[in-house]
Amino acid sequence: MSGQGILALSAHKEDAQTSANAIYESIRHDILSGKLGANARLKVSELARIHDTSTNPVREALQQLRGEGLVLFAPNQGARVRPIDMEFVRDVVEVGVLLEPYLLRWFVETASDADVAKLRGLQAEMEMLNFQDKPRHTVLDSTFHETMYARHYNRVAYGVWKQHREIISSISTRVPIALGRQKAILLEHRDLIEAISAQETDRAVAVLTQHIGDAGRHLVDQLRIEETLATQAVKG
Amino acid sequence: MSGQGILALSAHKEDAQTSANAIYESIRHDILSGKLGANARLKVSELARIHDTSTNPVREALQQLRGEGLVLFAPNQGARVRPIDMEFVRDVVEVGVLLEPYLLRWFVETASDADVAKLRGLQAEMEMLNFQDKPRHTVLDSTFHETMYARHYNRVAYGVWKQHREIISSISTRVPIALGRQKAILLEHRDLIEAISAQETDRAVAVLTQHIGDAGRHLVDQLRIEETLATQAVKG
DNA sequence: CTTTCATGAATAATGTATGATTTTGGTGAA
DNA sequence: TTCACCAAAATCATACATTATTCATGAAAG
Repeated sequence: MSGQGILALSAHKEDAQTSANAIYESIRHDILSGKLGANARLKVSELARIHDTSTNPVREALQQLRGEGLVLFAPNQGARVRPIDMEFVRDVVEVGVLLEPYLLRWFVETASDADVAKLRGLQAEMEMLNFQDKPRHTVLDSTFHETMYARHYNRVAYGVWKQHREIISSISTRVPIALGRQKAILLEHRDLIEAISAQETDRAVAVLTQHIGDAGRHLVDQLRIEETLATQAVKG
Repeated sequence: MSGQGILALSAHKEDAQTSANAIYESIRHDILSGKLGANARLKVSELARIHDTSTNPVREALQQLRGEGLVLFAPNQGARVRPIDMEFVRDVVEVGVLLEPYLLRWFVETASDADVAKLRGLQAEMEMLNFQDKPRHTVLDSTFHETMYARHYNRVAYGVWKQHREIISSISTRVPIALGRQKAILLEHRDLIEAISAQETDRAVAVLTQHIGDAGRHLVDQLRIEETLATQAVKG
């Protein structure tokens, strides 16, 4: 899936066809996975060497990422990885709190049995895993939400959400989930499925709002802890 | 101000410094102003000739616009202008309905006398103009909203709104405003300023929600009329 | 002695120019 | 209509010029 910025999400046929696209995907992955840390400098010549291409496709890939907001440019200084810090995550989460209930309403009113069954399946696997495999859990969790939103008529809203979700996911996989939160996640998902299944839109929205709000706050808290530890490590 | 996609809005020091940036601004403007119509093909060599540069900066500008979602790429077919049609505007408007109340709340709670005075000034000029100068009105209207949101702590939300607003503005300047809507706009703005001034957050939010919902629907209706006329012109 | 500051070479960004390769899209013949 | 062919254009590689930044070095100041 090639992210295309908030407005796009249309042309699906251009995945890694071109060299620039492959580089784009690669750099994007490295940023989201944390391999390229905050403010890491993205030297064109170096990236070209790594990907065994000329500098041209690299520069284009970086410009695309710039349009997407994942890298920042300073004149004559080239590109750097946009720092994904606490404030940033908080902001993304708060936008999600606005978007997801909106996206969910459409789903509740248009969901098929198969859709609900799919949610139950994902939920079952999450319960099975019980957070033993965090990356897998994160994928399942994202798929859970994606299942609900992917067919929404508002492609712009879906695009914004999707782009944000990929950032959130990338962070989720590398921070721990508190025990209390683990129980809550499974509970909230169960409630959500029930509400959807019963076609109780308002209740579903209420549950979801609670769910993503809590999840977001938990994520920010974990980042705060991470940051505190890092600061202490420097001082100590 | 150089738009940077949803997540950006950070580095402000890079306006048209580089050649690629100037081209980016230029193409972006031509798309938003309608000079480059829906699906218009963006040939690299042609754009390079027009801007009197090599093809390299052009390609980079296009990639940036791609990341922003304003142009679409098909492999080996180059770039085209993303069509800004009725559905798209509807989607953007609906996201605005979610974001603006959120952004407004912060403003109401942090606005200074100077802020309110500025709003009154903009409103006064709009009343004076009385829609005689549409481009000017659109600028004032955008500035009105921008004044309320620009300092919001959530840069992501502000960035999304801002990017969307530029699209909405570009369309607003070229469609007529119905007489009834003209009266309503001024009235709603007055109500909004009053509510803000009185620190009545919920009322302000209610007025704003009504305002942008109506404005959005009006815009979509105008586009529908435009489209209908275009279809009839073809048939007739 | 440490910090600050100037300096110049190495590094890198940006842009130009050109050509190779491949794909696309149209044109005319079978 | 189908298919071979060709011009146009996209994509990429390569090489190079220019400009700006970075960074290590060393001098000067505190």
